[in-house]
Amino acid sequence: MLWRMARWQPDARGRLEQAALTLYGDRGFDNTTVAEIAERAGLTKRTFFRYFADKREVLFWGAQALEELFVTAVAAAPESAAPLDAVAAALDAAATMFEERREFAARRQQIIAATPELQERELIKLASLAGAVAAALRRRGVGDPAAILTAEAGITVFRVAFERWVDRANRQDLQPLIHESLEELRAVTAA
Amino acid sequence: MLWRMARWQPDARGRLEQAALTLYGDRGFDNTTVAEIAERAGLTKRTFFRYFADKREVLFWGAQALEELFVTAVAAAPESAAPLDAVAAALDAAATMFEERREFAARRQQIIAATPELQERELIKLASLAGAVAAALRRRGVGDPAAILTAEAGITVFRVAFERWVDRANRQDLQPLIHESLEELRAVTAA
DNA sequence: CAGCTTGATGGCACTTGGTGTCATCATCGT
DNA sequence: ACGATGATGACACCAAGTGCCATCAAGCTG
Repeated sequence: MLWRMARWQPDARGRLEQAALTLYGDRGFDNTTVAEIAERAGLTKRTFFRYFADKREVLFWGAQALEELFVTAVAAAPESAAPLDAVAAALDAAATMFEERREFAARRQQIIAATPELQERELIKLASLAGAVAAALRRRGVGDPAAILTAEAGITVFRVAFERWVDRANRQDLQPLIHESLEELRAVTAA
Repeated sequence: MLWRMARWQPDARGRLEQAALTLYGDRGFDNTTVAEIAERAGLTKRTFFRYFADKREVLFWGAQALEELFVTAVAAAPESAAPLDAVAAALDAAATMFEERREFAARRQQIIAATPELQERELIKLASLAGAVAAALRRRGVGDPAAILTAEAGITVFRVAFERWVDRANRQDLQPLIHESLEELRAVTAA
């Protein structure tokens, strides 16, 4: 029941995430131990590893939601849309989502940028995302390797735009950056 | 002197690499300890870590040579060549290099494909490669983000072709696969 | 030749990430 | 009232990776 004192503080996962974000940001990923994160969250190391597969995953467990967002958007694109346009629609959807979380996204990205280990994890999440998008394209009747190439190109466009969005002094919106990046890609690959 | 008994067996690095490749292949990356690799090479764990930064790096220390190959080829492309064509020339050079090491490349790739940890390392090496290619393009006067997008697209084309080359029952040459993949990308991004 | 320096290696202790296993104990359903 | 459930703690343990010093043959120097 809600009115009753819970045996444990609620939202252990969220507390661990917050603690990790703070400590990684303040003292760096390498100079933070899992035991410290857990202690700050009022829990133990063992419990940390029940919520997150490893020390890095605490920054990436939201990736699955992003994947679903992409896949849904690709599937929802009008049947007449070309593969790359379906992906572009997904990028727009993601842009909206990130605009709402700019502060968090920037903090997180700064931590990742400072740590090769975290970059590795980021890259494999992006690869997984590209794979999911490619699968969504195949469900639209796109063949291989077009599906893979389109998905990869789309993710690259997103990554390039995202980087500029995060570490840009002049606050520019993500969506126009994505469109710019996409047009650049089209220009570059024009035979 | 060459005729004199060396104090230590020569080519410690090569022995470690061989031992690692065998053990990773036979029992899997996760079921192999660094101590076992070192023992098989007639060395100790401590020495392994003097040659390789970590347990994964033993499979990737050749990446720097590949990077140099790419950069050299991009720089050597005729001045008149479009950015994507300069990258395509580099892909051809790499194709030749891999054709000569098909056996090794396939073995190595199979190990990587079986282990997420190794895939992460592979991805960051490819990202580094893309970064180096982008820098080489900038030296040719290509601006950003065109340089980045072209480089990333080129690496993606290579990756797609490479995957097909490795796990393909019918032995197909790498170079034509790359050309196919490149044309697919062009088709997909055609506005 | 004697002694000094160099460089690859071994040995060892130590920290930390990550896991297996069992104990604890409030809550919930029967 | 009682047993099942589920989140957590406690503890031992393994393996990755590092810092530090010891060793000892090869080569250099006087």
